[in-house]
Amino acid sequence: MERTLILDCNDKVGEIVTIYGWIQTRRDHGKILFLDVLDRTGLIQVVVSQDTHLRGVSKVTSSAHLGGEISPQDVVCIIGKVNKRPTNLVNKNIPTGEIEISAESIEILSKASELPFDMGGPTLNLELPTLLDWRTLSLRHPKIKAIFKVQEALLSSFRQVCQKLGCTEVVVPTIAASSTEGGAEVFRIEYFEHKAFLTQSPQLYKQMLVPVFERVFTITKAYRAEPSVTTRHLAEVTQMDCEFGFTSFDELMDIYESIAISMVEHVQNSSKLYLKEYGAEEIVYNKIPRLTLREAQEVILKEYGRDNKKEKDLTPQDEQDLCKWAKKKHNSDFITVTHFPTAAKPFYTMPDPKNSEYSLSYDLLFKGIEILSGSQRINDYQQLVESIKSHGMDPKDFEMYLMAFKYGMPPEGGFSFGLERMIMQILGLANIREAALFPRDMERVDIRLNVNIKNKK
RNA sequence: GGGGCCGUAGUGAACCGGUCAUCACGUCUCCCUGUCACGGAGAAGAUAGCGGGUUCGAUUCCCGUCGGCCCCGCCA
Repeated sequence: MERTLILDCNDKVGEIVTIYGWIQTRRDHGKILFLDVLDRTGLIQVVVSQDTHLRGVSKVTSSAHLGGEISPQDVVCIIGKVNKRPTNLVNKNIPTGEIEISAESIEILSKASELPFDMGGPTLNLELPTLLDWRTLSLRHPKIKAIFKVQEALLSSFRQVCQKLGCTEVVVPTIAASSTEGGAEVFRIEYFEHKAFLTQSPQLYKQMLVPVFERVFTITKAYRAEPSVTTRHLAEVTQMDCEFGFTSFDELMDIYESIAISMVEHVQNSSKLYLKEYGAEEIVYNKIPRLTLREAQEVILKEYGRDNKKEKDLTPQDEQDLCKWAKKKHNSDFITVTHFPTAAKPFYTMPDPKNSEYSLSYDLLFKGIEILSGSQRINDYQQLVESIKSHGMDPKDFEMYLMAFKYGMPPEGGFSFGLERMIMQILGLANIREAALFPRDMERVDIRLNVNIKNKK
């Protein structure tokens, strides 16, 4: 018989259906047994009675009456009749709460071993290392899975908005011949007989593609070998990058602010249930305030009493306080900070023509941390060569990159959203590692690097 | 790199200078036809991360070590 998806059972009352999925929980009442069965569309209650046939069950223990062999995470095929529940037994908390399946037969297609922790509850109450040590299992939990449904919503809305803006989606290399951009530490890799590097961002490639497509976007991995052990840093991050030709500094800010708002809007509309599971507050986004770094630091001094006016960047505490201030004063969960010191920015950042000490750069802060950064770029070939030199690098290492500028590069700029950080902030996750399916950090590449956990059960 | 905190059954937690090391979930056995994180009765499961010290006595206090979490720094 054809498979019926669990959520579709709502339209099949009175019919015999075949569902496939995983056992989430079992509630045994002796002569009646309830199973919660989960597939990709949702959860449904299956009622097992004495008339239910069990197939693929190796033994029936004396004690085990109904479905004694069935345990959490078993993969099952269940044939049964969809019944409307009596009104007093309706469960309003689930989308299939008005129906249930009366099982005629249950077949175990794949038996699950005993679980290392209880997965039946509404939340997985695990320490982060345990959560990650058992990643393929913990990801199955509906609440954990929800994180990545939100991720999917963000990715697809980003893609959609960029397409509307006339951007061409591109895929760029993550292996580069030189550690070009300076700044962050890079991963060196063996490349045949040579040394190569994992890219810290798609930056240079997306710029090279501006004279080709004018507007491009890419969703890609970026690698940072910073020895940063914090709740908001990963060694491998997912970036959502855009680069636009024929734009101005102000226009760029208009664009990314509108993209950010579209993404948030989309997530709030499409992922209501997931957001609710996390108790995520509604995101507010009126007109997003824009401050220069120095203005922002002025706010920090006035409102929070910390004098960081000589710093080249905001501190993590500054970012948090500034966001609080933006919410209070401007009713916005976003705030843009502009004009970071030119000296603190990469070589391709355009200095402000009015005061070259500061640059035409911007960061977008969201609920306490930076989720985007970018700038107007230097598009003049000579100026770019000079900038590379003044950053202590050799233009020869940028031959292909510079070629793009030598032969006609329009005024251009771009920005990059950090996917994991956005997810973390939207859902209020405590640690960015929760926002990555398989997070890489200094101490972990799937398994912990320092420890032999093979002996684990 | 600097600082703070933590390490107790499979999981999550509690307690304590002398106990039989406690509880919840999970597991196992039994009871239960309406639960939905079902309920009830019982059982198994921990040489308290490891090493050393203090003490009559250490899981508890101290030191080291390994591991973890958090903050700062670093960080497009």
